[in-house]
Amino acid sequence: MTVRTRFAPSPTGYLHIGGVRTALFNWLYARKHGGQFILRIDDTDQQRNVAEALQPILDGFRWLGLDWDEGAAVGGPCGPYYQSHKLDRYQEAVRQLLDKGLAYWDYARPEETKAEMEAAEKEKRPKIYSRRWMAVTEADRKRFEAEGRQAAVKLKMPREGVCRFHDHVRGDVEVAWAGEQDTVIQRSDGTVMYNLANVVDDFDMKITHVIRAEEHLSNTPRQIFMLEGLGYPRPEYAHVPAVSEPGSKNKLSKRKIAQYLKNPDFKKMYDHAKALADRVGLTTTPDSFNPVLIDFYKQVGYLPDAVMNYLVLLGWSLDDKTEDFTRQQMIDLFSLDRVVKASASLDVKKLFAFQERYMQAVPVAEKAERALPYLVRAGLVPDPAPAEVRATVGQIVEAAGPRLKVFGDILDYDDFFLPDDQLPYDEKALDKHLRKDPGAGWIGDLRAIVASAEPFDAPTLKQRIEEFIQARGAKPIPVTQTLRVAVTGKEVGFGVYETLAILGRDRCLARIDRALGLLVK
RNA sequence: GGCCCUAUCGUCUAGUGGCCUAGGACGUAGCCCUCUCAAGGCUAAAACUCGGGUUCGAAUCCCGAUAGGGUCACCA
Repeated sequence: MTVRTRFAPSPTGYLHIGGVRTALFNWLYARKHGGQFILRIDDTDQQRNVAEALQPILDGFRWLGLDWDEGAAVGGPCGPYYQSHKLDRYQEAVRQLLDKGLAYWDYARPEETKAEMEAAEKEKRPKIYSRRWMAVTEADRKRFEAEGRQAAVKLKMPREGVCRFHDHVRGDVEVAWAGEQDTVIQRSDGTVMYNLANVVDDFDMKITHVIRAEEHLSNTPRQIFMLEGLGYPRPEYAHVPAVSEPGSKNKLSKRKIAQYLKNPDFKKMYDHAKALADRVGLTTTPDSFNPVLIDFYKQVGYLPDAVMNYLVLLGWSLDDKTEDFTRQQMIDLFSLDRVVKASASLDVKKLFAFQERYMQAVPVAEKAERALPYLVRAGLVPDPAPAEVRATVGQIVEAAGPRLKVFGDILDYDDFFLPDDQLPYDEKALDKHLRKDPGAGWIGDLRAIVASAEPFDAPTLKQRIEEFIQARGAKPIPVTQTLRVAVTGKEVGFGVYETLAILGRDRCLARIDRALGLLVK
């Protein structure tokens, strides 16, 4: 039997990182077993524009490289893959359940149901519906309807016995049927609810392994009740732990971003990203720019492989030391029985550590290519970037080395693309390194070295300036810092000799002269 | 509140009765390297929720407590 797994997002306009983790497990399991991964759209309750709200989700999946064999945008033999297109099919299933006496028409008014549940809560009883407005006969239906009531269809859950099922993560699970609520499966307007649609779809799409978040564990008995009533085979289940918020075990939520930002590590990572986003003109509302959403990492310039590698370890491990996995290794080594049972908190610092490591392995040319769009969007380089600009970007990327942690970090080196007469200078740095000695006394000679070094490359500059340092009996740091501030306006950056070389002699001299001009306030 | 689930360093985790003086990773601290900033190297601090059992022996098995989480919608 071919393994078939699925992920069923509802088109909300964003892709939650916890959802991605669950999707990843499904994808890995399908790929490992040579099966199919299906992307189905749970839009039973959607009034919004599905196509529009779906786009970011599909884009996210494509960016991550989680390809799907059937489903949204690609179709397949078990469609439709949109729940909103299957109402007739679902209603037929509801009818079957009704015919078999496994479901019933219920005429309770919402406020009546609510009152019962509140009473149960108060008396510390299980919240089980009394079936007081259940229509048993056709006469009951007429009577209730004469009262102006509307009917929903509810499941007639067993009131005794236990439901048993095996779960690949939890082991054998047992729950008493008596504790299961008579869930609504069809609303009074005729549309159906998630639980019913889910069961029907999993059957129609021949899903063999239902791998989903732990929060669905409690849905499982009623789904089993339905699928058995409908005569469907039971899929295998694996309920994976939820991804929880930083520093707690609460479910991760994009709405709680303000709270997460109180965590210093989280805030630091966010602020770094936000600064980049602002430079390239991205909107940074919590709905669009949020570390809980996968798009955030895409926008800032993370590597999908790094994100995937971090995510696969959120609730799964291979052994006591292996942490780095290529896609293929993940596929080969993943197994459900090594999924952890406890929920795992999102740790953006660790995610960032994976990003750093993966980034270091990216060849310079590729880094430059992928960093370039950030410069374009920031308006620092023209759109089809000329060859010499691309070459400069390559040199910067090379010189920056491990300092470039996400592609957006290229903006840290924006000063290379600024006209020399617009370069901002850090006043404090000017005070410290150029307005007073020893820097003030050196800069003239340093300028002369820059003017005369031949060839004008990093090794030559290094040699000449080291000679200068030696001749003066100076410490290297103040000298290089003086030079650095004079040509970049800042105290930090990558190697000063590389900086000079990339800038070229003319620009270096122009900048030094401009700095000298700024010394007199 | 009912039902269900979970419980090892701050965080992600290894651990399935003796290999545990509890291992790895991120983070943190210190040192080294170094033209600043990074990166890199080395070192360190850091955990079995508690209480009872079972056993020669328990992080590992059992019971209880505690804590946290999920769920109980005409949401998905």
